Amino acid sequence: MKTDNKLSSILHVILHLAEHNQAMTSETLALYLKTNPVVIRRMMAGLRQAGLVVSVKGHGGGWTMAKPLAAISLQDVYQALGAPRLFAQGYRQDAPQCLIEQAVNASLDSAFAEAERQLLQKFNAVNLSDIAADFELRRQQHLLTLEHSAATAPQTKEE
Amino acid sequence: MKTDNKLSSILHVILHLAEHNQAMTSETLALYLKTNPVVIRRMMAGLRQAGLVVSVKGHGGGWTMAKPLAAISLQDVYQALGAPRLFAQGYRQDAPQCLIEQAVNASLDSAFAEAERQLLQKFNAVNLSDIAADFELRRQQHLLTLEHSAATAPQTKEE
DNA sequence: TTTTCATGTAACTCAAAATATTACATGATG
DNA sequence: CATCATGTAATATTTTGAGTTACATGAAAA
Repeated sequence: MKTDNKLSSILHVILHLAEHNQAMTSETLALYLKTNPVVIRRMMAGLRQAGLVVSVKGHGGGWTMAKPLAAISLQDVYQALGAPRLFAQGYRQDAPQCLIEQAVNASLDSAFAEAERQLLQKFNAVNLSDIAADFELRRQQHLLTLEHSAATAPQTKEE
Repeated sequence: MKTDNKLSSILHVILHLAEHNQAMTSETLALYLKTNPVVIRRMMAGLRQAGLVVSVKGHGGGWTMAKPLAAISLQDVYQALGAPRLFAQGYRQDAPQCLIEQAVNASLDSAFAEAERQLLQKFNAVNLSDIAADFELRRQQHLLTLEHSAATAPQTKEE
């Protein structure tokens, strides 16, 4: 199966948008994903309807965040995307006559339902500001690494 | 995404096989799924390698269970199938340079890893005998329902 | 020993779904 | 009113699970 990448993609995009602090066009945002602006618009359409972002047409238009990152959960974004399928596993028949198949599906259903509950609960517990904070940590770490390599191995650099 | 139905399918098949108590051909088993015998062989190949079933070629050959149902967990079957993908969600890039994308992926990774852990734990806790017992319950219930409808509404039957 | 039946597997086709692209409509700004 | 930007439908591409065909291998029956 081809995986659905919308959630990871749009999170990446809107965190850049939030970082940027002013309207950005679909075309600019598309560069982050190396994709077509229409793909951005399609995903953002859901977020707009959910009130997470705002779009403005015409000159100087584009996308802006409608809420602070701390007020948006992973769950909000996931739902705004139309709650795409989480699991790659399915059943051959949804309502089988065969009692054996019914028993099999019931057993799998219970396992997957439990996992889904937990997953959505986690989505609900994570805000975009948490991810932004993690990004900030990584950025600090990255800067330290750069400084360190500059201090200890400057001779590897070309002049 | 097109779902992977191998787990549900093969469980259905081997529970019928266990029920039957003697060798069954791929062709016969394929009837339960309304599919091609080769599809059965392909899935059963994994179970054979894992020692869950035995295959015999030639006249009077076919498939038989190699272990009692109580000695086989959902996890065993899932692994024998080659541990097909559980989640339909993925990332655009597996090892992104962008620190924002890294933070996004780390966050999603953690959520999905936790859900996967729980799911596999559940798979491990369920034996095929549990599913067979549920089937038996459903069968008893089904028979009662038939009796009941025969007793209360015999006039609806044709002579 | 030869025929028949059954699995084993590679190669190819088919179908469904996510993503990408094209085309054009709508609306806002300069 | 020309340009820029979103909105969205229609179509093409890509990926992957499942189905099909073809043929090899091996065992039992005739």
